[in-house]
Amino acid sequence: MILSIDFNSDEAFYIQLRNQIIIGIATGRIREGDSLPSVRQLADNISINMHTVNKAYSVLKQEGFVKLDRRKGAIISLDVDKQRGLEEMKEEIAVAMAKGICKGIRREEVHRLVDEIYELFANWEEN
Amino acid sequence: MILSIDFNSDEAFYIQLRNQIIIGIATGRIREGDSLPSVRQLADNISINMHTVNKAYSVLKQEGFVKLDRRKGAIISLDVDKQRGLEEMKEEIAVAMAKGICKGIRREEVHRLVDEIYELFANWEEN
Amino acid sequence: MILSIDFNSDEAFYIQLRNQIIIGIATGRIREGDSLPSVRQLADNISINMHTVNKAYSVLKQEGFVKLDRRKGAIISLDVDKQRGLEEMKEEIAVAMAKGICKGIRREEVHRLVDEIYELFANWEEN
Amino acid sequence: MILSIDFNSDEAFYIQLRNQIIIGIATGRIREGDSLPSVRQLADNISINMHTVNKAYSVLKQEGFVKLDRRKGAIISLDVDKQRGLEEMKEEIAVAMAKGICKGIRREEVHRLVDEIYELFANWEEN
DNA sequence: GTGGTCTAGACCACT
DNA sequence: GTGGTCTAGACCACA
Repeated sequence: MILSIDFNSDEAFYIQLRNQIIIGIATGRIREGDSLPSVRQLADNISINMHTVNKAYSVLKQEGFVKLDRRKGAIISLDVDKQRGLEEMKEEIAVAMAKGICKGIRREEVHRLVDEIYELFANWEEN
Repeated sequence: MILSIDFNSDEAFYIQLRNQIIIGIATGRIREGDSLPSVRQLADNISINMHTVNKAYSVLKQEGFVKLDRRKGAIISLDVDKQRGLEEMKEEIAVAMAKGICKGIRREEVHRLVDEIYELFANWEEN
Repeated sequence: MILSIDFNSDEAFYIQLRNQIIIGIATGRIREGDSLPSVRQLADNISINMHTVNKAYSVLKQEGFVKLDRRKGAIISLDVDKQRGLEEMKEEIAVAMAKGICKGIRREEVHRLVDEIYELFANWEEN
Repeated sequence: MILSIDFNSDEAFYIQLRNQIIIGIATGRIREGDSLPSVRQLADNISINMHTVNKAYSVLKQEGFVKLDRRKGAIISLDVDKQRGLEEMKEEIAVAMAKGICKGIRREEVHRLVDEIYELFANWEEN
């Protein structure tokens, strides 16, 4: 799986990494037990600072997606707390939906969008 | 409608304002043509700096939610570009959904959540 | 000829008025010797402040488009200084053209645009 | 390339900067991928406030001329939307042309002026 | 009284 | 060291 940085994005590099890894897990390209590249290796690969990669991994640990191991590096390990997940998701999509409502997007269209994203993740091809 | 700042949140003040106003529009508490308080007035009310309110208004203008009127301050005026709205929404909820999938949240649960938020907005009571 | 204000525009009201009157002259809807509405009348018509109309007229006088007469109000009277006109125009369109060049617009396209605007002015229909 | 402020001009400092940078791009003195000085550095150089430079850069970003890069500051990156560029240019030069018509400037003279500006940009020498 | 612009100085997150 | 955010206080153009 390819991780890469958009240096022009407004999003912090460590957030970009975090997001890509989460999407990698959601699309099945990375699985429980898989290990992420070492901090140093990944940093070199994508030409960013070691500390930035480190921060991305720390956030992923904090959010319950990986476990950090001194010898084996970062290992995907999902800490599933569905209830908390639902609450977080609610907060995260509420503003986006409010924006959508203002723009005239209707409920069915949001449902369609959700399905669309699900399909996208299910049939992910490296793009 | 009450606008307020959570001084402990890690979200920027101007983003908090922006979000509240967007939700205000989505829930029908603010309507097309209504005017927002003047930057100075609102700043005084919620005890933040004028320029911060100004930034919130500028962002809302930029995103097509208000127009700035020389006489009456900021006026709600929706620039509806549904197609663009859908694209933005897709980006904004994709990561949240990926997170959810990792946490074992299933498609129907997301749909349920969407409905829940819709109901929340539709039957909003000042809370 | 209809003068009107876009209250949402970023452009100052008096500039909007000035522009409309200049275009009115360029399109032949207002002619040398015609008189503009009285400050008070126009202000009432379009619901803006008298002082704002006054400012528009002053600018037009300053730029050599009207003469102000205490009894007859503002009379179109062109003070033609072609050389100065060319210099001003050069300054005014230089930045716009630089912008265009950055956006990949080519010389012939600018010429075409100039012709297009000329035709527009020549065959103006109240729109 | 030299950026400088005319402290006597009635144009806002940030607009002056914006214009100079756009002309810099149009004349080829700044190229895609080049980076602009950091906001602090430029502000010091030309003795204006950091925030004013920042505003200039934000406007340039908004208008699709630069991207802001966390590591290298502002990078020239042209977001070419020719159609939109043409529309904007039309608006921007229409009033200037109307003024010219009132002053007796004829179509061929405008064309000549356009060519003149093109030559000026093409053979730009620091002046 | 309104927003627009500019200055000054501060803290923080990210790199 | 970089931009992002916030505060504070000032002047001006516009309405």
